[in-house]
Amino acid sequence: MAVTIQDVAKAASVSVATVSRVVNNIPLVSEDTRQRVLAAIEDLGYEPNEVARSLKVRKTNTIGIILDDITRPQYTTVSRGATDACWMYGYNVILANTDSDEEKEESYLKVLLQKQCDGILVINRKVNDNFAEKLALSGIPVVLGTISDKEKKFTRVSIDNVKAGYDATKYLYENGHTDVGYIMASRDYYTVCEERIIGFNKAAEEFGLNAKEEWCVECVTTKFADNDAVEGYDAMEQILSSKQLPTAIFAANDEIAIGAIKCIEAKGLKVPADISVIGFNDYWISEWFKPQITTVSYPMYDVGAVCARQLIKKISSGIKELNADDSMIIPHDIVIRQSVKNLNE
Amino acid sequence: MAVTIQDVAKAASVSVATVSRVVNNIPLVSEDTRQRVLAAIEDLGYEPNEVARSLKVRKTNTIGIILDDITRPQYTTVSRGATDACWMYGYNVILANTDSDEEKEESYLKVLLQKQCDGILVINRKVNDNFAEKLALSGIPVVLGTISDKEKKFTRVSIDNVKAGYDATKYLYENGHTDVGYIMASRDYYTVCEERIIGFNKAAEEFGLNAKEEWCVECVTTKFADNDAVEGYDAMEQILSSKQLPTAIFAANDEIAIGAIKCIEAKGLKVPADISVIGFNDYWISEWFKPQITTVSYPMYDVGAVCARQLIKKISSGIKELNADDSMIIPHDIVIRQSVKNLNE
DNA sequence: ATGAAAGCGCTAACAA
DNA sequence: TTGTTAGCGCTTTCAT
Repeated sequence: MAVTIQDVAKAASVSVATVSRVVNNIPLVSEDTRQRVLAAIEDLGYEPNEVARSLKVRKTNTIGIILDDITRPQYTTVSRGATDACWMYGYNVILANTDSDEEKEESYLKVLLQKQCDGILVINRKVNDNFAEKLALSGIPVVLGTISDKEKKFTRVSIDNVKAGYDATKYLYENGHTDVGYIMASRDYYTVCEERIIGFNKAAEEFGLNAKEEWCVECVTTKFADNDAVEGYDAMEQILSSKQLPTAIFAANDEIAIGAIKCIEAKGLKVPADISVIGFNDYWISEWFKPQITTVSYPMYDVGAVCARQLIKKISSGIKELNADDSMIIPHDIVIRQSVKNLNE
Repeated sequence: MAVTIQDVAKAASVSVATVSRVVNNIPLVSEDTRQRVLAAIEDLGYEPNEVARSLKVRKTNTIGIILDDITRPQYTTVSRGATDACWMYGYNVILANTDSDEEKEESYLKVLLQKQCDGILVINRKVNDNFAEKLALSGIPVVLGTISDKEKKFTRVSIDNVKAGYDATKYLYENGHTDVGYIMASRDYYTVCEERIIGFNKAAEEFGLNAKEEWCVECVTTKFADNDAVEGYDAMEQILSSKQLPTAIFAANDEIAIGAIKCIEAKGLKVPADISVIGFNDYWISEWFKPQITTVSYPMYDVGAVCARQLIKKISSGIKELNADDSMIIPHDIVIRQSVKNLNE
């Protein structure tokens, strides 16, 4: 049987109220009794029961993180940033992997709510209308990390994916590429990819790029694939089957880029000599891959940390209403490596 | 204000006990009242408060996972397996990243205990004596995933790292390699690497391999490195500076292998033509890397799932004593790809 | 400065 | 079959 506040009170010959006061550092205790209580605590090895405390104060200091799959490098780093920030502020995190399965999303959310989480962080690839409504109805603070909701109901922390897609494409243009295409993940699962392609299209139009329809392909995402490399490979194969070939491809993430590069090389072509590829996310392997992959990077760890901070801010301020005003954009960057050839030289 | 069991009782004109009975599916309720209660629950949108329940029944259905860094591919997959299994059995998981920092380990453990976790899963690279003692003292079930404790106090779920190291080395030998070396991560951080090298040494002795001291290097692990590739690179550089060169290197994990291969190529040598490299873990990129990396694989997801299952079994059986009898060994495998040359052909 | 006591929302004897 | 009630371990008013 664990030792309780009662035991400590008895041992120190004080009331439980006093013990509670010293445990919670409430000043109105004489130095004398404080020491006695501290001694008793030390003595008995007392540790406060957080669930009793939570019940009483109606606060658990726990937040739920709902995400697709912690195994994906993008999410794993964001989660790490979020978790670290949470612990820093005295919050624990309960992790829920949903694999974008609507049923899981709902049931996990329900459990998180029953556990009286103080707030919820969603790092899914997508939040559909149904889930968005459930989230809104939950009555606790919610922030979205890396994803967007079309109605801008929620606080969101992310990079500017449209601009990032635009920047990547612009970089291709600046390097002399005008025949360009893209490979994106299935828009059913990745809202952000969709945004990146909006940026691509914007740049294509602005710079008068020739982005033939057959060079622009959307992957058929296998829901539970470990990574997108296979899909990138297949998509590239499709692109390479067109009569005329683009000089550069914008891959919506680095795994897709890796698959695409493999495919290009399998057909006896070279990257970047024959076809250039630009990736997205700056996954660590991109630096070690051959060729080293030029990509768009952004501080995922920071995105996670900022998410958590915004969520905790909401929790402590006691504001329950949904509000997207405190959304934040985290800056991104192009990291130039070897997979894009400069056609101007 | 959230709706409570009281509200439901009132709405259905029954006692809270009856509501509790229908919520918990306790049969002794007439179909009639059950329906009335169910209707009231539906009506008010009642969700049971798990923290009140936990306080009463002294069980939280929550387990804590203590691990170094969820960001590491090995751990991330193990965690995923563990988390999935937990949810399947109705348990939530609180995640604690420690970066092998002893202070964090202790304070996170304390918090997990205060939160009244029903059990603890440790997937650290190492558990030192001090932490092991704290764990043992916690009084709740503990299982270790992928790591070993020398005194075999804890239940452990893992592959047989010694045998795996032996098998990898034997594979090198079978392919005609007798001049071999290894690169291992710092033994200060990775207990498993140490075990793998024990296997290497065993094989080296058994097959009479020539494993020169200067070909066997232990990385100087930078505590918070994203990955071990840099260390693998540096270690290989050191090996390549020896007068005579080995024909094959056993890398203690795939990231190290990637770094080593990069280094070999940077010196103008080829893998596997000049030097063979065998990795460990079968990280997905190994299949996409050039050359594709021959490696030792094991089902990390399953290790995690089995960990969780063993832990939950302990929890439900109510056995608090430490006991390593239910430890489990998960089989491993050599996956043959292109980074090891067959010298016999 | 300290203590008594009510009560957070729930479960589980025990009674009826 | 249903209700009453005593806690689970803690915080927090309100007295003293």
